[in-house]
Amino acid sequence: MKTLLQPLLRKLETTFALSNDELAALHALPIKVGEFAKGEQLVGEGDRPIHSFAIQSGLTCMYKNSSTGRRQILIFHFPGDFPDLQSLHINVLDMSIAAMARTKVTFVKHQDIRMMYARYPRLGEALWRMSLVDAAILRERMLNLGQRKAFERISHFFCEMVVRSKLAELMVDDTVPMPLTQQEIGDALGLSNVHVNRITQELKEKKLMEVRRGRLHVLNWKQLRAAADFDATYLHLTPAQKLLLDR
Amino acid sequence: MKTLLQPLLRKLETTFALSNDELAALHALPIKVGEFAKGEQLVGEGDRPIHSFAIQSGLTCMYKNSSTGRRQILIFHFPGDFPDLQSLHINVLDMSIAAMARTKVTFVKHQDIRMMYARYPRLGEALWRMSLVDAAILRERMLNLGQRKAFERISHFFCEMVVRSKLAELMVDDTVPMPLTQQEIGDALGLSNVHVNRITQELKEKKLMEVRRGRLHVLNWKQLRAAADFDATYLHLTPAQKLLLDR
DNA sequence: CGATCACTTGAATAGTCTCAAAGCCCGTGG
DNA sequence: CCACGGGCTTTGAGACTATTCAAGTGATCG
Repeated sequence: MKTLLQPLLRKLETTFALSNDELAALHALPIKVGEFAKGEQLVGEGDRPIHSFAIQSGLTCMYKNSSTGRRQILIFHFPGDFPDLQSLHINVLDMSIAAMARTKVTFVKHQDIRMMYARYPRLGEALWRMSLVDAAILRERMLNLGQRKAFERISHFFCEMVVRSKLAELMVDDTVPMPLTQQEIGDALGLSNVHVNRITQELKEKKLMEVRRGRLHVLNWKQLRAAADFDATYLHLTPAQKLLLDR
Repeated sequence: MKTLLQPLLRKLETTFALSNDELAALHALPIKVGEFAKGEQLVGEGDRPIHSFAIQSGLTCMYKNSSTGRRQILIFHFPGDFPDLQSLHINVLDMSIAAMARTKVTFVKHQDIRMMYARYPRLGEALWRMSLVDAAILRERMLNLGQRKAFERISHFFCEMVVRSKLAELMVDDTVPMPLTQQEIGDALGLSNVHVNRITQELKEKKLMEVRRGRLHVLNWKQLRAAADFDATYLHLTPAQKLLLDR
């Protein structure tokens, strides 16, 4: 039971130390577990959810469709993230969330979250802060989308995936999980799958990184970052997390 | 004094009725007035502000620069908006905000905002909600940026400007203020000024809209919306506001 | 009235997309 | 263990969208 919110608790504790009471309140939250296969939708545009959910394992994406059937993936969420916080305060969803790999989540009723932070306001602020960091990620991705050429754009995307995977403790030997198809990466970057393919090959030729058997292998982190114009400020890491990254 | 927060109060009251106590708390906020000329920066990347500010009149933009000196405008803010709420909970700014026209703002110390919503939690939720709606706007703009061709992209942009201007009570006779240069519109849409120019002419030829003497004239709202694939859901309007739009 | 800034126009070029076909990988069932 | 099938990746060619550069026009302001 206790372990179900583990990734979320770890994430919360990186920004501030939780008191025993606050920890107890979090553990006391009634939760429900859900498991989703790759491609399954968790919530959709137009829904009025009464739950939010934290990711326990796996990967989800938030996306929107244009009326012409094109899909823009807005942001990915890792274990410890709380993708759908906005539905706490906005009734109708304007986007959808789907699993990009086998994913386990823990559902928490809005009502229970509200009661929790009415009692412990700092927890409310922590959640608010999480939603603000998500917005910061959206902003950086918007800069990426609007101003960078495909090569830097894709490099930047992979940099973000590497860093956020590392923060979620998913990095092993300079590799992180990469369950996405090139089509999906294209949907996230506003590029065609064909173009993603070509640039990805270029990254491999230049020995910056490569994708093999569902994992992204970082071959030259320094150069990859440089190629991407990647500066992690927008992720709003703690000093400890920043240190972790350089290793 | 009372009138300085007027546009903000009006906006807050559209989402829920404020009690007398809450209103009093808002009016009791110590504020400081600021005025900025077009082009002036209000806050910048790397700053650690101790204030946030509400817009009283004018127009601001939030933007980020890439290391190659290109600028992406992320979102514009109108009277009643609270552009820099994120600095309440995230110390270091990852973006900048500048005035896009002569703009008056009212500064409020973070400390005072925190004290206010500690006492009146609903006001905190209202602010939280405002930051979530901003995130929703970012998401729609991201769909625009990533998936739509220049023609729809620009149409969509103008639709958003028209609707949000109308909500801020700036619409007069099917026109809204348009202080932006084509270069600035390009920075917001990831397009060159030249291309913006060409498409804008096309919109004019097709009699959908035109820009004259600092104002955007809507010539055919229905067709403009259709061309833009514009659906205002993402703005999370109240029923009353939706009604307003159709007139 | 001159200077400045924004808008307009044209031509050449660069970047990315679409379409279509072929190759590869992996899981499945025989 | 092998053959098969489906989905993903790879490759090539041609078309299209948007960019850049550069020059010219128009409007506004002191």
